[in-house]
Parts: sequence; C-alpha cells; structure tokens
Amino acid sequence: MSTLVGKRSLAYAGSMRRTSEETKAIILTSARERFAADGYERSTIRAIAADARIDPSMVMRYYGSKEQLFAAASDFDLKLPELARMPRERVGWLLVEHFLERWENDEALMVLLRTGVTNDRVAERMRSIFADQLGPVVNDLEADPASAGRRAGLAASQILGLALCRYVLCFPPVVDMSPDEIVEWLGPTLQRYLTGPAASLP
Amino acid sequence: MSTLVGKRSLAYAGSMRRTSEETKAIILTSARERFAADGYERSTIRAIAADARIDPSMVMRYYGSKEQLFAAASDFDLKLPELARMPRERVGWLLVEHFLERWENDEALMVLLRTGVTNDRVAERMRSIFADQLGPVVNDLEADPASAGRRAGLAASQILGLALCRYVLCFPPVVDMSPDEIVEWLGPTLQRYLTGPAASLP
DNA sequence: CAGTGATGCCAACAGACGTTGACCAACAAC
DNA sequence: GTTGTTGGTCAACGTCTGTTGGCATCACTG
Repeated sequence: MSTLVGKRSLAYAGSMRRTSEETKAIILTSARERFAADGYERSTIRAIAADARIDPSMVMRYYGSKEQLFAAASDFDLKLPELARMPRERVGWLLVEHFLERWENDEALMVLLRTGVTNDRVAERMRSIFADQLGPVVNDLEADPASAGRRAGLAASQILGLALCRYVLCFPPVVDMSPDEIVEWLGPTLQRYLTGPAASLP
Repeated sequence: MSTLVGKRSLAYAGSMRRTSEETKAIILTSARERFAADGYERSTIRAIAADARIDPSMVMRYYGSKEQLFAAASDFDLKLPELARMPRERVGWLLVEHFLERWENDEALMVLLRTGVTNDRVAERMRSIFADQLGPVVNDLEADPASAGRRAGLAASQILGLALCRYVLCFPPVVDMSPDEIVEWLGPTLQRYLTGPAASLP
C-alpha cells in the first residue's frame, strides 16, 4: 500500500497507470451517484462501470459483488451533535438544521432512503443507524428511557418525511421552501417530540 | 359484460370456468400484494401469476404489459374528508386519524410509497395525487393560497414520514405505538402546519 | 352434430443481468 | 532479458426478465 502511494510521487507519475486504490475510489463515486439516483435494483454494474469508464469486471474484482459494492457505497455516519450539551430549548431547531445540512452534502443518505424502501437488508441498516446514532442522543436529553425510543422515532418520522418529500418525491412546495423556512416550521415540531410533555395516553 | 355475469347465475355455475372479469380481479389482487411488498422492479409478472395460480401469459392478455398492470394496481383515492366543514381547532387530529385508517386498509398507498421512491413516473403520480386531493382541502381552510401549498406540503411530509417509519422501514418504537398515541403526538403538529401562524421568514 | 368464441396453458423468443476466467500490457525486480 | 506482479480488456456463461404466438379445452349456438 505504501509503495503504491509512493509511485505517484516519483518523477514517472505522469506516464503511469492508475493505482488500484484510485480506481476503487472512482468506481465508488459512480456507484454512489447511480444508487442515489436509481436505487439498488435499477442500478446495474454495467452502468456504474460505464460511468466510471471502466470494464464491469473491474467492479467485481475490486468489490466482489454488487451487494458488497452497495455496502461500501452506503457506508456513512449521521455525525449527530451532542444535543445534551446545547441549550435545551433549541435542540429541535438545531436538529433540523443539522439534518438539512447533512442531506444536502452526503449522497449516502439518499442511497439509503431510495433503497431501504425496497430492500429489507437496507431497511435493517437504517433501523440500526437510527437506533444506534439518534437513539442515544435523544436518550441523553430525556430522563425516561421508555419514552426516549418513541421520541426518537417520532423525530425520525418528521425528518425522513421531509427528506422524502423534498429530495425524493420532489413535491414542489417543499422543494421551493428555503432551508431557513424549513427550520422555522419543523423546529417546533422536533422540539416538542424531543422535550415536550408525553402524550396523555398509555 | 352483462352476459358474462349472467352465466354465473345459471344452474351450470359450479361446473363453469372463470369469467375473464374474475380472473382479472384475481390477478389485480395478487399484483397489489406483490407490488406493495416488493416494489415495482422486484415484482415479476411470473411471481404475480404464480400467486394467482395463473399462467404469466394471462397477465399480459388482460393487462397488456407490466406497466399497465401496475397502473391498474396503484389506482386509488385518498378519500379525504372536507376539513373545512369540521371544527377548525381539531382538523390536525382528524387528518392524522383519517390517514392512519387509510394506510391500514388500502394497499395501493403502500404500493405507491414503495415504488414512487425509485420510479419517476410514480413519483409524478404521487405529486399529482397530493396536489389534487390534499391541496384543495387545505386550501379551503386557509385564506392565503400562497401559504396553502406549503402547509399541504408540510402536512404531507409528516404523514408520509410516519408511514415510512411505521409501515415500510418498521422502526420498532414507531411500530409499537398505538394509533391513539400516534394521533395524540402528530395531531398538534398537523394542526400547526394547517392552521398555525406562518413562519416568520419570507 | 359441427362450429365458434372465449379461457387457459405451454414453449419459446430476445434482451439484460451478475458473474467468471482467460488473455494483454505495462511496470518492477533481478 | 527474464520473470512476476499489477491494472485492464474481452468474450462468454447461465439465469432471469417481459413478452409473444400457437395449441388445447371447455361452454355455448346453430
């Protein structure tokens, strides 16, 4: 590995072939774009390879199978802030802001949303991502662990619903709203889901 | 058509073969189940036909193509109540209640959600369904037509997000909530989106 | 009885898919 | 120069897909 990187720094750099690591990265980029745009089933290895100007067999060589390629393309991190360390009365607004920024900048989230709807294994991935990453953050805000799960689920429903309408289904009024406006509308909702009084029913 | 129905009422009814209308209905039922469970791409005509205990070629004969079959299977009506004729301070809760009941009883909604995420033409169907059916109802509640579109979009984002988390992705905390509890949590949200003061930003 | 039309099944098509293995060409080491 | 390794190409495989046309079977009409 270190020798491969070394090659590029030599004088011959210009005339050399690509490193396998570079090719893998190129493939991964094309894969993410395809998966994000078309979902798992409609994205073909042939099409991904064509986008990357590479033979389909290279994709197999470097990633083993379509499913492993997908796993690599959909690997990501929500990068949630520690809400417990922020002003408690603003966490709803801050969370909306954070997710908006996240959706616009990480294609992997789109990949997961487009694919999790049809593929059970990806749905399982989304469940564990939200359970492992959103769950604890919400738990830190809330003394009662029983309601923390529900609060996180409710927050996820509004956040994912917005992403669905804005980035996937492209409902015009939702697409046209500015980020600030969305924060202003959804902030109170998330705030209540996270810190408001529990619903009066058992 | 009337002669076909007539046949079934004769004495020979038991020994007769199926009417084409009956077969079409059987196919449509199997198709709805498959599309709802697997989405468009992963649902094969062969599998649908097998579920219906019928030859795949019959599906083609009666519906022409997979796409026309899908169009027939995903045809449906939100059956929204006229919110304007109900107590204005309760419309949020009533709408959540209505949609919960709708999701549990009409598979076509699941078909649309599972498929709209990957298929552009279906996404367009969902856009027009919400624009034509939810839009006007919200518009009747709101004097300002400019904000009515946004309010409907926000409501759609929370409703579809809940359906996504509860019926498609199956987030455990969201699945475990009772309908009453969901109404109690989402009611205030929808109420604010529909009738609350506009966000302070332009 | 023969004949007609609808219902259903079978076999096959052409195309696309994921995947595989053999073969090239460029570089590095000796 | 020879050899080994690495990045890349090519052609093909077996399978599954939507779709088609021909053939059988039954109910009814004359």
